[in-house]
Amino acid sequence: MTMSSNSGGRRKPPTIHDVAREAGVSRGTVSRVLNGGHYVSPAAQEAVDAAIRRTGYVVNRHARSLITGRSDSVGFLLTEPQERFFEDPNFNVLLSGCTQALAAHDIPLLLMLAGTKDERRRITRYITAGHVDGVLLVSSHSGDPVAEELREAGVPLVACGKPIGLGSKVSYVAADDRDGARDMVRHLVSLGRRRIGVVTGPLDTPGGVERLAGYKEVLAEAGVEVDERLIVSGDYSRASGEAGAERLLAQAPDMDAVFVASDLMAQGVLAVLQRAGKRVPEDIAVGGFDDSPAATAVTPALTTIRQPWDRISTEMVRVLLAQIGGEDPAAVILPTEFVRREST
Amino acid sequence: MTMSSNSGGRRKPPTIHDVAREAGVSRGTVSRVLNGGHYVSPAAQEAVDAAIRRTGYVVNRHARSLITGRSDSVGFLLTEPQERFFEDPNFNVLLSGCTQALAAHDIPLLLMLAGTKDERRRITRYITAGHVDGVLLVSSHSGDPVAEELREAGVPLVACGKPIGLGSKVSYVAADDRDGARDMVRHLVSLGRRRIGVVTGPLDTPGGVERLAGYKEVLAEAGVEVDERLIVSGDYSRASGEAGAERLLAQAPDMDAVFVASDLMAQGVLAVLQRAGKRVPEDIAVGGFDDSPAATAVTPALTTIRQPWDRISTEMVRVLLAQIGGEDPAAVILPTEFVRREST
DNA sequence: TTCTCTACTGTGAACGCTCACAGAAGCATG
DNA sequence: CATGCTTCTGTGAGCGTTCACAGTAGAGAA
Repeated sequence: MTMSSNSGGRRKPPTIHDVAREAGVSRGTVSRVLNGGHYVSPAAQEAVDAAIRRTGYVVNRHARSLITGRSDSVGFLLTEPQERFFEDPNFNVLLSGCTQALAAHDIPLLLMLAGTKDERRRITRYITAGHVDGVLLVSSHSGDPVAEELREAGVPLVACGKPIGLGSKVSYVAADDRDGARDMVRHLVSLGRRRIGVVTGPLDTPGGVERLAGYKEVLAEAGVEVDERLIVSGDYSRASGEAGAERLLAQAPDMDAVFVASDLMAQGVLAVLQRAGKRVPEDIAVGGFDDSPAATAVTPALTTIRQPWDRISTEMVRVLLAQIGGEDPAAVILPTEFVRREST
Repeated sequence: MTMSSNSGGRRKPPTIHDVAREAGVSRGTVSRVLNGGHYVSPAAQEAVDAAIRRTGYVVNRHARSLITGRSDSVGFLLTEPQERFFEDPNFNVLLSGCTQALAAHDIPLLLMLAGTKDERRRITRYITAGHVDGVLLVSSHSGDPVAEELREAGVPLVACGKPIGLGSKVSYVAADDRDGARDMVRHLVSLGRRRIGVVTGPLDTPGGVERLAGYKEVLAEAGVEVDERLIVSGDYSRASGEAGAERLLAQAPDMDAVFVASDLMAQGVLAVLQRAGKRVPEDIAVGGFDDSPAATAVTPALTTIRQPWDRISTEMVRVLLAQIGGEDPAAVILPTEFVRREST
């Protein structure tokens, strides 16, 4: 009479009705068991549990979502070509941090890639159709139309890093880039260095802008003149670090320290300096940023600024869930940490 | 009277009803417009289009899915720690290939990570609850419980690479690893090499097993004795390639060629050989596998076996969609391509 | 004219679930 | 014994959509 688990076959899955009949209770009671079990007698609870096990029932989330208006899942949206992120160690930490933080609430995370314009359209539609309750946005560059669109559609949204183009109406969580940069440059100054170069990040990203700002602020405080020949830009890649270092050596041969806005770029910088016969840190002190695995993989190990990626991810999730719960957008800025190693 | 696009606010989104009223037609007509526009008069079509634009309507996919039983999205499931994949260039090709192939059908792809046991439970529940129509599974290792679970639940499933543990009831798309390995080893033999070493992949993966099998087959054909000292295993990582090469050099100093089951490992092998003062290819010819970016990034450029990742992804999508459409599971094996470069 | 066919439109009835409400049962209190 | 309170249970309505079906109008054929 009872049918065994419908292995293989493609028959209709059991509904809450089937479970109710099997357990000898009503739909309502089954639903209550499913949603926390309040106001359910022990006997009913047990009968329902057994019936669920016997029928192999799983709730149909479409039906549930239709009425609750919730999907109980959140999206992790990348609006740039994936490779950029996948090769970034910080990204992996961020992603697994978010996954874990959400896991505590039993919420699955869906990674959505929207590298092309076409993809963005499709994904935006998917999101606004209510398939996720909120979005964790990782898109470093400014002028991202997706963020604006989602915000307009009223989708709860938390960005990683301050979105440049948007107003203050969108939540974000960011490390205190400027303060981190200040710590590093202040450290270099305290070592007696005065011809301090900088390889910035892309200047259309908040990180790029802020870290450069911190650099300039400290020089101003210290009464050191800002020399444009000591400032070059990169794109956070190792290769751009090499290019930047070569440019700096050519433009300012008397450079005695360099602040590099990412460890990956610093890796490239170190390679070029060593090739050029410069001793690190004796001739040129090198400061990185991120405290990524690259920082310790390299010789000499990098003095760097640790970004609190673990806290960033948990904060992003916290703010997003709060916003889904109806709270207003919020900005969270987290402190960075100075890590002294051998390169300075 | 008409309300402007509800920017910012959190009010109820418009339903198909609102659109129908706005356009002066019935729900049915709006629905027909939404689903291809057959049996709709030009006048109605236009009125509905206008109404949709005016109200900013987007279909509620939960409601649609509830009745159609479809979610019009597919999942891309990783059942292993993410890092393994993210740092693998093949993986990126595969992922974007699938995304593109699905885009042609206007189907969004959801990347789901299930590295931990807990995650796996959550994701399995999510999938079986009908949130995706099918799953593209990437899990190289055998004995993956998720695949079995999904298959039992009747979820359309296509694996990348032959799943070892499972029966023939699950679809998969794979490159012809054995044949590719045969091509490479035959090439080495044709160069006159007889002491041919091999660094295999993990032997609990189909790739690891098959490539080793191809190696042994060719040696048997060529009448060359299989020497266990010439066989070591790696895990596809660069580091394991280095370790493997060191072991081989120690165990079989007379080795005159080595077939390495991945380009990344081959990179490590090359480094060790050069450090040991061996000339490649003069002293030792090196053959890789994958034709990944690493193959050309290295000196000398690697002779290798190209895996047809672009075709693999399109085939995976094709098979999955067919299966969602009701067809039976299928296995697809794609030919590899021999690429001659400077390392042999 | 009358009939058939095609192109189009509107209307219930689902889909599987949750929610609000009404009611029953048990128990203590007045 | 009625009253109120708490705990538990069942029922109907409805979420927003598609689908099947019935129906209308107009064109062409008999």
